[in-house]
Amino acid sequence: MKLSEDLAWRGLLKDKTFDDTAYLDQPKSFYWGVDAASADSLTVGNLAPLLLAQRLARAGWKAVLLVGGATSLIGDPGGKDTERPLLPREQVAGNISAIKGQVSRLFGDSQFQLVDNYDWFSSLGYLDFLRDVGKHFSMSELIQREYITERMGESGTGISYAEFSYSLIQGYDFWHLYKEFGVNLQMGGSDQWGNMLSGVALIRKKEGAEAQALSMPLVINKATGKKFGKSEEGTIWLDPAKTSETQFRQFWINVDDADVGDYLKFFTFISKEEFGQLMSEHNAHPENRQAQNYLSQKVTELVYGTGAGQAAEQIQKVLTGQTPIDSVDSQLLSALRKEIPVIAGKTSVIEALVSTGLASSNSDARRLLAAGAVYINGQSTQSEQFKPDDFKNGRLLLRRGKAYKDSAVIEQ
RNA sequence: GCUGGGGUAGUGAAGCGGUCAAACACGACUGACUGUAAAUCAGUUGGCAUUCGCCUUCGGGGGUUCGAAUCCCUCCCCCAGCACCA
Repeated sequence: MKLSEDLAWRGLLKDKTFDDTAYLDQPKSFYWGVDAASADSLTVGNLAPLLLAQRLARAGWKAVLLVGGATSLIGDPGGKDTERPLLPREQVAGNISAIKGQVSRLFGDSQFQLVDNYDWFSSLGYLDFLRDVGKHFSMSELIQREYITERMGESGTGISYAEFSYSLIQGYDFWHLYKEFGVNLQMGGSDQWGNMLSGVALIRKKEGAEAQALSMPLVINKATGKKFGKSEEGTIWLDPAKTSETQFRQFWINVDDADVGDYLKFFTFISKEEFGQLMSEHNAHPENRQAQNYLSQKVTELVYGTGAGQAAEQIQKVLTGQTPIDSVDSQLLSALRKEIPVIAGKTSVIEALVSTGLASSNSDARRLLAAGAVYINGQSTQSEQFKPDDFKNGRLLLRRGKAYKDSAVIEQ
């Protein structure tokens, strides 16, 4: 299947500056950029564009991956409804180096060139920038952009000149990479569309040449209408230290039926044929969650490496009660320790709930207890004290609610 | 800098001297129903105690008052308009 057909089938083509998608079938050079303005790790939200970049690379495109050391110092206003606080420079630098490592690792065996826009911005003077770049942008055009108008006006929350200028910086990046590496396509999420066009326009004006831009749709949770990867259980990071393998895997297993098809297309390299077969099995017996299992296995392996997910599966068995807590060996227990709190010496259920973080306060713990939301070894309890025979082999499994991740091990 | 409007719990948004721990909506949490899904229904949603109750909150600080989210002063931040005549 041609790249253009594959991307169209997956629903990855939203906006593009070229008319004929056959443009994509002659490999050239493209770039995709990511910032690190707020954290030292990418999230699942970055995964879809990253994979799109990889799809291009696999089809023979030369990949330039940009990690925004300069742009992260400013903050992209696109997709944000409030001005962001600036992080200290050292912290941004730390985030950047962490994300560089992550991008390199996640891009797998495909070839790529990693660049950092700080390398060319740090020495660029403000006056030069205004003359070379700023002069080519029309103010009335810029202030009509949606992310600007949303922030200004009566209902707006305001926008600083710094964030307002972001688009020009990104435009400059594209121009720079065009000159330096012959990059003639920029791709990204649709929230980047305006920024990408800035680059296309700049290259046209400075070089008299046509560069192209391609955006993929933002991944939306169809059930909630929310942007993907946010809020549900907090952010899902692509860093084992921030989101454990088990949590990560569980996130994908919990995907709604309505979304699982789209996610398979976005987040895996499944072929059209295999997809059709898997989905027809899934639709016949949705309760088996075959599609979700496939998805979680593939994505977990992608992010955590081949063979990942097996430890997670063992832990899952303990949490769901398939493996009794007393038969857990020391090796599994130490793996478990990374996933859930393990504390000792509590006799009060309420104290245990609070100190493991399963309840936010004593009142909260009491509420949960009264609601029958507290489980000891899988059995709902209303007792405020642990009983001696709750402990099996010196430990018990305490859980809040039916979500298995909200568990803790209590040792005697 | 001037004039006007505004800053209320995770978000939006009421309240404008006591009956305000603060309506309502969304979100979040829990339960029922389920397929580790969605939808639906029910409960909870500052803290402590859980029996009356007590304590800390309404941008920051300081006042007035028996009593303030509500009035006054001041500072910070946001929005709009104005900034030669004005």
